[in-house]
Amino acid sequence: MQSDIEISNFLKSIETRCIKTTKRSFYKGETITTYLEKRNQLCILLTGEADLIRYDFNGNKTIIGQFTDNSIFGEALYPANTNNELFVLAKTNCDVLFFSYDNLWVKCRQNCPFHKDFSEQINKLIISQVVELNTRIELLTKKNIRDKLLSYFDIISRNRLSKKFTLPFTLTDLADYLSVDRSAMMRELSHLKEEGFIDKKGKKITLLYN
Amino acid sequence: MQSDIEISNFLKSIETRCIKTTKRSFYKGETITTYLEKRNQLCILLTGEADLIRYDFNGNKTIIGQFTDNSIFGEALYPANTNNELFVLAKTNCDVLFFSYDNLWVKCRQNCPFHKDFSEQINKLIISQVVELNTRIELLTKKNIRDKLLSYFDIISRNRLSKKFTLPFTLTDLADYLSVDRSAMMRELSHLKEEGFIDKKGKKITLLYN
DNA sequence: AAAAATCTGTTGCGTATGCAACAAAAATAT
DNA sequence: ATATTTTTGTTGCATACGCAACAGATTTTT
Repeated sequence: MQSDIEISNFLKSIETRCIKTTKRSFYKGETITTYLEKRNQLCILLTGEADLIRYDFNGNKTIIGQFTDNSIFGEALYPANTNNELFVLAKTNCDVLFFSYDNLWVKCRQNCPFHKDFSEQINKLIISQVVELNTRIELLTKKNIRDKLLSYFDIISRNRLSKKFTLPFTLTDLADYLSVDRSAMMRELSHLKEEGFIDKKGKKITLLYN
Repeated sequence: MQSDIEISNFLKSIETRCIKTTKRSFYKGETITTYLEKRNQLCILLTGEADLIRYDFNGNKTIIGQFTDNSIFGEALYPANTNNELFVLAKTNCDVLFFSYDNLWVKCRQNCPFHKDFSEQINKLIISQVVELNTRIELLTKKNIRDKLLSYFDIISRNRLSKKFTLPFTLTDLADYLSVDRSAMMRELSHLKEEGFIDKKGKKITLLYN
């Protein structure tokens, strides 16, 4: 958190020096990348929002990841050999930085400080991605929708230092993030409201317990 | 995969040079670490198996992570501010390497090559951890037990290059890994067998479809 | 070799949740 | 300003799944 701005500025200032990177802009709805035989590709979302979509063997569509500013993604961070189709879809207009995983380890000619900084910043990004993934796993391992919601609200509430907050994405997206049926989630939200645990107006939530 | 042995050898050869690390052995059943105000701690499991356990506010116990050789874990990779108690429990006798997150970024006196190697190896470990977490999220986001099982079997089968394999851990642990009720999972396994999708004798599974 | 602990396999029960479908509200595009 | 798309909110239905409980097999400890 403390270094978010630092990283953000660094990434935006990247020019192609010893490290070969590509910047590209995408319009809403475009496919940013597919996870298919680009085993070394890493991508950083500089601006915008994007979803990692899975179509499984039955043809079911699921959002398995949601990316925003400074999210790092790419096939290099995914298991090889799945029989799912995975691709990243721009949910809004996006700027994306592409580069190869190998850049992180290759030693450039004179051990230039830029290269070193680059690796360091990317590694910090990867670590914050690990934290993000662990957060989600914590939620996904809860056995019922109520616990998933309450745990999620707890996290938001602690981040914002307030019992009152607005959800950072739509309820539809929240259902995907928690991997539950949207209507079932809405029902559970109603119950939580009825039982006096929360107050809710659209995406504005207030926690009413201790 | 290709560098597993390389990393393993490197880790085992670590002595305290410019980087302050601690090695410690634990007996089965001992607590390796708690996730509580050790925000900079990173741990690597050199040998053995360990579980990351959560006791939530209701007192429910859940295994939210399972670690084996070369797994990296520690509070530094977890969100701060959860109201859960988290700790890592040795499931067998374990050897663990402890060090501080800061070591990865601090530049040592003369940019010694060892320090550089160390950071590089740890970063590779972290990336393989990301792959591992993404794998699990893929499974956890499946909507029903059947799909979770089939996807999991698919992964194992592809890794082993065979339709016939033995599960790498107990069925009890598998249920935890997939975050489903064990008896419900057993029931689903029976159905898969009845319906001719799989053959199963204890932990030996054979996939019977294409 | 005996005792203790853990794991496997099965079943009955109740309910939480996925699914389908629809109308109203809100947001976005034209 | 109007049309179109997306999101929100609700409901009925069927069933998949969590939970509890237990016996037998297997593994680990002593």
